[in-house]
Amino acid sequence: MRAEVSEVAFRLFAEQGFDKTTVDQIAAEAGLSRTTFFRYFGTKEEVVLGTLAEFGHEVAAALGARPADERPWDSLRRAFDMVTQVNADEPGQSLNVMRLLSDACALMTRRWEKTQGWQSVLVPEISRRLGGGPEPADDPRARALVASAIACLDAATDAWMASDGTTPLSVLLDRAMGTLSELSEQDLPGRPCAQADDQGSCGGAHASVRSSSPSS
Amino acid sequence: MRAEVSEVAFRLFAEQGFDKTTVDQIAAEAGLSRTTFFRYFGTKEEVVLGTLAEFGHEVAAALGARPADERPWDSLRRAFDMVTQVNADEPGQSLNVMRLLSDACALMTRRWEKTQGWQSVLVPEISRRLGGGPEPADDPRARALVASAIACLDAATDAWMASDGTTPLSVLLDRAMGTLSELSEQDLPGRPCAQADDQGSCGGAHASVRSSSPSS
DNA sequence: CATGATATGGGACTGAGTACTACTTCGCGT
DNA sequence: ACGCGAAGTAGTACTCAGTCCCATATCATG
Repeated sequence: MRAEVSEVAFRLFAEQGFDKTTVDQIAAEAGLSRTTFFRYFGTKEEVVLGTLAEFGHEVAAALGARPADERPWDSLRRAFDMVTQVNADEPGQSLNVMRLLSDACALMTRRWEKTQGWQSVLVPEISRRLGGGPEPADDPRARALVASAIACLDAATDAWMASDGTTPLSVLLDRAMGTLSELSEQDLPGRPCAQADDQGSCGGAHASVRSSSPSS
Repeated sequence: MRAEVSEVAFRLFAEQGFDKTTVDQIAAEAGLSRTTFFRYFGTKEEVVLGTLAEFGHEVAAALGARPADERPWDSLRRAFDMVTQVNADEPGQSLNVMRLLSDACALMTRRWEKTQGWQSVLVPEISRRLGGGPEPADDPRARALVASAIACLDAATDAWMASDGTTPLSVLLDRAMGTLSELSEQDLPGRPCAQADDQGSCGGAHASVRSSSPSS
């Protein structure tokens, strides 16, 4: 049922873009009312991200199944195998979802919300492995570890998309997470510093002041 | 001018919460029209996050000023000194903004958008230091590094807020980023694995299906 | 067949954000 | 001083997401 609606929605999103597609349109095409649509999907974004949500629990389960004496970072990497597996199995579909994600700003932020959900599920386990009790709340270590791992996953995913899925996600993820685990050994080719240039990301879409500078 | 409106808005947010405060209300109290409000602030969230935006460039500048032979991770840490400094200088105000941020889900996602902006500004510099040209696009290393550093900053910030600002942010940030740079040395007290428990985060607010399971 | 629970639809409402159209005010050149 | 254009501002109407409430249909059980 949800699947049916999703299918219709994805088609429409692909045809006209996420923002240009209204909920009414989806509901009409899928043969249900606006109201009913919102009973199934809390938000429009949920249609796209619905599947990603439960994934967090699967990753958490995979993490919990890792040997207790493994380094947390490695455990996280292995828990992510679940994700790389899916990408490897269905590259086409994954790529479509990814492209859709980068299309609409709103989707990106929702994606972030999902990963926040992942965090809250993974942090307790890492915190436990890291030593003490569940979590001292003012100890940022577990969160730092988990959030960084997810950040690596995101970076790898984006690179994967940028390469049109040619390089396996698992390889890119190894490279991303490996960079972090080699921090202390790292020594690099010296280079002069230079200016950083700006490129307005999704978040910069809204200019603070439209025309010119307002007088006080 | 923007400052005046911000002041009014912050007061209202503090009194009634972010979501319960409408733009009309802010505009009315600040003595300007809805239209004009949106000329100054593209969105309601912008009122809160306006200052955070430019911060990215300052951090990027600080990063660019670091010696070229410094390890990227350390450079990032030092670039963040700018942030910890502000928190140390005006703990009260920072704490207020933080609390506001965690109040409203919408604000959290916008905050994320801002950090996305930071990324796009910091990545080129790190990519440059990491070796080759500006960025090969399918190389996730620079992004992984920057995103992880920001993730550490976020983790530290949350811990700082959780501790009511008692522990200096710089200390927490050292702890967070230090955890990552000691990954390869890390060895931990063995412990049995256990079940991970779920706690619905902000993103989980929208249930996919309200009542029970719909029949197909 | 009656009854109650659940799924659905309709319609009204709020609130953010956009677009367009006036009105004002200020500065400038003649 | 007068007209004139530019810029800031307000008013208004609109779209769309999301919520709420109520009416109706469907289906199971007694």
